[in-house]
Amino acid sequence: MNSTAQDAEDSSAPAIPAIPLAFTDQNDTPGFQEGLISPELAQWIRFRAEKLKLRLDDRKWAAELVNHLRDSLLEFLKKSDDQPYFQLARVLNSGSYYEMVKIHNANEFDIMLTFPPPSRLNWTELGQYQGLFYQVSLCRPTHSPIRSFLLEDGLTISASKFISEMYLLVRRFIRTYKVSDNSCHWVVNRKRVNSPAVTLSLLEVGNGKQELLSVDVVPALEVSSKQGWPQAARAGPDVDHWLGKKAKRALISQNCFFVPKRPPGRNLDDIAKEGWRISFSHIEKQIISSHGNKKTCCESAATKCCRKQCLKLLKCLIEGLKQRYTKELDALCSYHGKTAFLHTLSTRAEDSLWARRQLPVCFMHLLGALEGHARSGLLPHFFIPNANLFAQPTFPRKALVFLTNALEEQRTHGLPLLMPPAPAPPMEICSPYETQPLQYPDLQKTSPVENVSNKMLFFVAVAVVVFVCLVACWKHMAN
DNA sequence: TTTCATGTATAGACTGT
DNA sequence: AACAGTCTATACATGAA
Repeated sequence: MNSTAQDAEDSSAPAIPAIPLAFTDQNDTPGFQEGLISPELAQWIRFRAEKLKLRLDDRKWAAELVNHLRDSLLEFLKKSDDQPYFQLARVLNSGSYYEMVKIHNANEFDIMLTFPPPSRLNWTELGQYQGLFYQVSLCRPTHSPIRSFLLEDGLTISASKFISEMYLLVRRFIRTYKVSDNSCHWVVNRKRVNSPAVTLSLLEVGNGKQELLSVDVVPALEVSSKQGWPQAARAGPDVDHWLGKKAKRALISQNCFFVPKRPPGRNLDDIAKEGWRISFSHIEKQIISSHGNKKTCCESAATKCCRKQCLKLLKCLIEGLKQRYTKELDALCSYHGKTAFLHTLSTRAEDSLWARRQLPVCFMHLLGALEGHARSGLLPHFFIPNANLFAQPTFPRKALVFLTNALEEQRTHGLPLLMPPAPAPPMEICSPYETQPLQYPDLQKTSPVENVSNKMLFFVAVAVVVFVCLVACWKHMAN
C-alpha cells in the first residue's frame, strides 16, 4: 500500500537502501572506496541530484523580480546626485544562482556592484589573515567623489563608510520602489557588522514572515588587471594540470575585487575595522562554468560531466548538516564546500573521471576530500594558498572535530542526511520527498508555484490510496 | 532529442567630452 | 576629429521539461 502511494507520486524513486551501508576507512583517500557504493545508494544519490534542480517556473518568476530590482537600483544610482561616486556602479552577477549551482529554489541572488577607483590602489595585508584581508588606499590624493569615503589621511578608503553609504542609498531607493503587481514588497534587512552585503528580502504583503526571495547587493572596489593581484594570490590558482597554463594566464590577467568586509574577531584596531576582503567571485564563476579538462566537456550528451551536480549535492549536505547541528557547525559555510570542490577538480582533472554515469562515485570522492580537509585541519583558500579556511580561531578546533565526525558518519551510514526520513509507517500517504520540508524546515522555502504543485500531488496521492482501498475491499467481498 | 527561457559575450551604434 | 564610456542587437551557452 505504501509503495503504491509512493509510486503514484514518484515512480522514479528508488527503494530505500538498507542502512548502514558499509564504507570503511581502508583506503588512503579518506572515506572513499569505489566498490563500496551499493547500487541502492548510487541510485539515491542520482535521485537526490535530480531533486536539487531549480524549476523553470520558479526561475522565471524570480528572475523577473530580481532583474527588475537590479536594473532599477542601477538606474537610481546613476541618477543619484547625493553620492556621485555610486554613479560609476557596474553590475557583476555572482554567487551560486549565476554559477548554475543553486539548489532547491531560485530564492537567493548575489549581485556585486563594482566601482573603479580614480587612481592606482595601494594595499597592505592585515597581519594574521594570511592575505585575505587588506587595508586599501589610493596612491595619491584625489578630487574624485570617492573623497567622501576616505579617512583623515585623505588616502585610505574606509570600508565602513562605503558599506554604510550603500545602505543609505539602497534604503532611499527602496522607499519609492514598488513591485509591479503590489502583492509583495522589498525590505532592506538590518545591517550585519561583518557582512559586505546589503541584503534585501521580498516579503508577501500581509504576511511579513515568509521571505520569498533574498538578494545580496555587494559593493566592490575593482583592482585593475594592470596592477596585478596582491602578492598572496600572485601565483594564481593551481589549475595547470586541469584547465591548462594558458587558461591560468587568462584568469590571472583579470581584475580582482575588494569587498567591504572587516576581518572576524573582537577588539580590532582602527585599521582592521576599516579592512577589506579580497574577492575572486567572478573568476570562481568562470572556472565553474568552463570546468573541463578538454574544451569538449559538456558540449554534447556524450561528453556531459557530473562536476556541477557533485557540488550541488555537497552544498545540500552542508546545508543539511548545518540545519541538524546548528550550534556545533556555525562556522561551516557553503564556501568551504566550494573550496574543497575546486581543489578536488584541480587534482582530479581528467574529464573521463567525471563522466555523468560516475556521479555517485565522484560525489563520495568529493565528500571524502572535504572530510580529509577537516581531519587535517587544512583547507587552503583556492586563490590564496596561505590562507587556511579551517584555521583557528575562525574555525574552532571543536567544530572541526565535530565536522570530521559528522562527515564520517554520513559517509559510513549511507548519507542519512541526503536520504528521506526513516522508512515510512505502513499507512503513510505522502512520499518521503514531499515531506522533506518537515525534516529541514528552512531548506526549502516554498514559492507560490510550488505550493500549488504540492497540493496537486497530495490530492493525487489521496485519490490513488482511496482507489486501491476500494479495489482491495471489492476483491475481499468477491472472495 | 527538441524546445524554450534565461544569462552572457560581443560588436557596432550612439553619446558626450 | 578622436576617444571613452554606454547602450543595444545578436548569437551563443546552459539547463529544465
